[in-house]
Amino acid sequence: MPVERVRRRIPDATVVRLPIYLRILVEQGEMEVESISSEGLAELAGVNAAKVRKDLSYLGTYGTRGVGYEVAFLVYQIRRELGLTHDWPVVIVGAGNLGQALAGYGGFGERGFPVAGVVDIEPSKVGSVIGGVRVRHIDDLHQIVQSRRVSIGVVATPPAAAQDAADRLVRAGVTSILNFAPVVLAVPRGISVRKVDLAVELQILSYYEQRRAGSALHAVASGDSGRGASA
Amino acid sequence: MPVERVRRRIPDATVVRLPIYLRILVEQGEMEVESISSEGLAELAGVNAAKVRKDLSYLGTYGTRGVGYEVAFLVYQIRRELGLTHDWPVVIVGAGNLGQALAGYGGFGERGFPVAGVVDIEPSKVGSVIGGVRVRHIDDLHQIVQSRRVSIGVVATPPAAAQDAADRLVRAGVTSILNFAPVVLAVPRGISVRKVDLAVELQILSYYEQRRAGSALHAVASGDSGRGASA
DNA sequence: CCCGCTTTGTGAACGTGTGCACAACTGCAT
DNA sequence: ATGCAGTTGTGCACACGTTCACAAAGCGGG
Repeated sequence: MPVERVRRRIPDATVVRLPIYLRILVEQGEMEVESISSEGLAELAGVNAAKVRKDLSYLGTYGTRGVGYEVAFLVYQIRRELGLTHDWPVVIVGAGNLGQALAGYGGFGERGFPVAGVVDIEPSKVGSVIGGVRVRHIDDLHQIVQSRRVSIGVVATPPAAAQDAADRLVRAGVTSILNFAPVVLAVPRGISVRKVDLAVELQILSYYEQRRAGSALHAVASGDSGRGASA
Repeated sequence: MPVERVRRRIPDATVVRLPIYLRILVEQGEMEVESISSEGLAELAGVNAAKVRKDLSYLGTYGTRGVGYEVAFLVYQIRRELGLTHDWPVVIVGAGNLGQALAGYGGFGERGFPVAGVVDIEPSKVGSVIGGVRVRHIDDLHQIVQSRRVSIGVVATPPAAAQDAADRLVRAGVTSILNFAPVVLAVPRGISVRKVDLAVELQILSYYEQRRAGSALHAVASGDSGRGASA
């Protein structure tokens, strides 16, 4: 889908891979690795070395021929490009199974997405504390979003409530939504939505699984955000 | 990535969309809708009508010109193609926050992926019951996989344990893995892996969010399995 | 200072996916 | 019967993404 450029445009496919390179580079940095080649990074990311080079070339020309890329510098550049130079607080709508797990999962905060709040429409859920955050009523959404300057919302409600949750998030001022409910959300123009549907992922696996039964073994099922690896 | 065909090959991009059409069609069926046009289905799925028609044409020529598609028949055909004519029991490795949420989330079983077992390496977690399933020790993995004929495994462990979990799943006989840990799994040829990385999804949103700050509003962030909608 | 080794950055070929536009076909009304 | 409105199925052109292959460039040794 078309995306307006600010300066130079980065292809969507590359944007999806940059966070993966970033995680690996951060890990390597923690292991005191100072420099890495496109081949080395490609190996760790499970992709082709040429792709790594082309992806990184969209950021600018930050490698050194004959040597490779300086890990710390590359981490900085990718962070910068992804807008990860500051934290992005998120608000979670829905304090059910998944909402609780997400709030309790420390990985978000560590990676720059602290949970600014968890809200639910059900009064009986309000007040309990999960992952160090007290669940508040959905009517407080606007206040949370405004006071904490939240621009990303997570929809973790049952399917029937998801569109309402999205509408409320948008009205509260959120401009990006990560949707875990198995429904296609309708949102105004200019609002970004990404969907993660667990059952869909399993169904995709089912397809290749079933196919395997009928024929020879084979590599598989890449796709997109779901990395398809088969080493 | 290349996928061997058994009969006629379905493009990867289409395989990713079929489960979405399927969910919508099932819903429509429950609402007593008997027939639907490519335009109607496209609207509900948030995609282009021509794409719907092309996608469905890979299944065979099941529409009726001037009328549309018979919902029940299409549901049957998509199920058939995706290998959803029978249940696919899954085993979850890791009974932490996420593993518990997944096991407790009814959506899996309903959609044909009953949880055959949850295992953890930590003895203290073994024995507790979540989502009606008792957590067992990871040493029982082989037995669970074999006795319940499980071919899909879910990795919901901390990153450091994920590769070991994957190795054990493969050794136990699983041939498809859904990986929630933020690491690239190395698996033998012939094993399908799909990855869902929550932090990566947020980082992708961050990119478009940041970009928005510098320029005009715009549509966004499709990508792949993550539906990008902006109505 | 030059030579050979290594690795980047990218032009170009190729493959996959998307969307338009329209012919082919269906069903209904007259 | 015939015509008309509706909708599918698909050829084609284009956009996007991937990979190869190689020139350009840095580095170290002698």
